[in-house]
Amino acid sequence: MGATKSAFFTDKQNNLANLAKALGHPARIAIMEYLVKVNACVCGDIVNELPLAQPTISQHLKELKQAGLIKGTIEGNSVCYCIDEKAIDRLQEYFKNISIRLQKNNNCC
Amino acid sequence: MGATKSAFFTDKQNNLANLAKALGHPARIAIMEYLVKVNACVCGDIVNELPLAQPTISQHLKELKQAGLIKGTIEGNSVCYCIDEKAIDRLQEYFKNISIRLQKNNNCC
DNA sequence: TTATAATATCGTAATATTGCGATATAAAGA
DNA sequence: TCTTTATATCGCAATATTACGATATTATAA
Repeated sequence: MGATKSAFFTDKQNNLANLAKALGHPARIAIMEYLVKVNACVCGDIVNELPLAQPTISQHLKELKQAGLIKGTIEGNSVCYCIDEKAIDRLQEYFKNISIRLQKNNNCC
Repeated sequence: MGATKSAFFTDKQNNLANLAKALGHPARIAIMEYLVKVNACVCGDIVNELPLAQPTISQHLKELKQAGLIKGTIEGNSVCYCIDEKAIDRLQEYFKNISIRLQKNNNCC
């Protein structure tokens, strides 16, 4: 054993876990925050922004993309990345919902 | 190599990555959703709710607790768990902020 | 005191992630 | 064409996660 038992959970649960997992690394949080900061499609800069080697960043970008958190567009020589708002909105909604439900009836010890 | 280079990132980035990482597993999402559903402190039930062995769930609960997502209170024989609202609020705020900043000026390709 | 019950920890095997050097790929420029 | 630039992929070592049986711990019940 050792592999995650994804099959035992709902698609929604697995999907959300995948989004969260993709954000579960400081380098990927830093990439997201950089994309928010510059507020635009960014080509190339990301490698210069972080203290990690190019292949490592390429891998992190791939994971963010696979989770649906960022989009990448080929622009001639390079690739431009930007945040996919839909994913952010989905996360925001999810936590807002939990927050509301907790406030309604919070009989915690 | 192989270890995450946490030292190269800010405390905020590491902290957020830790929260996200804790939610990056369907079993832990399922635990959180169960706690929201019952809307109360829950003792014991969790093991019966999920298709995982008791030690595995105990471990997942520990990770959620260490990340600050849930609180556990010893109640005689058993332990009662509930969601820590502060963590949820922090996540909600974080994504709301990103969402707002993206909507303001989204020049994405 | 001796069960019983609820939970945690240990130990370990299977698997996944992280990081990067080396190398491939693919477009732009000389 | 040949070189440069930007990015991706391969392959591998180090480390981390996942899962669970066995066992420890701790509190209640008999």
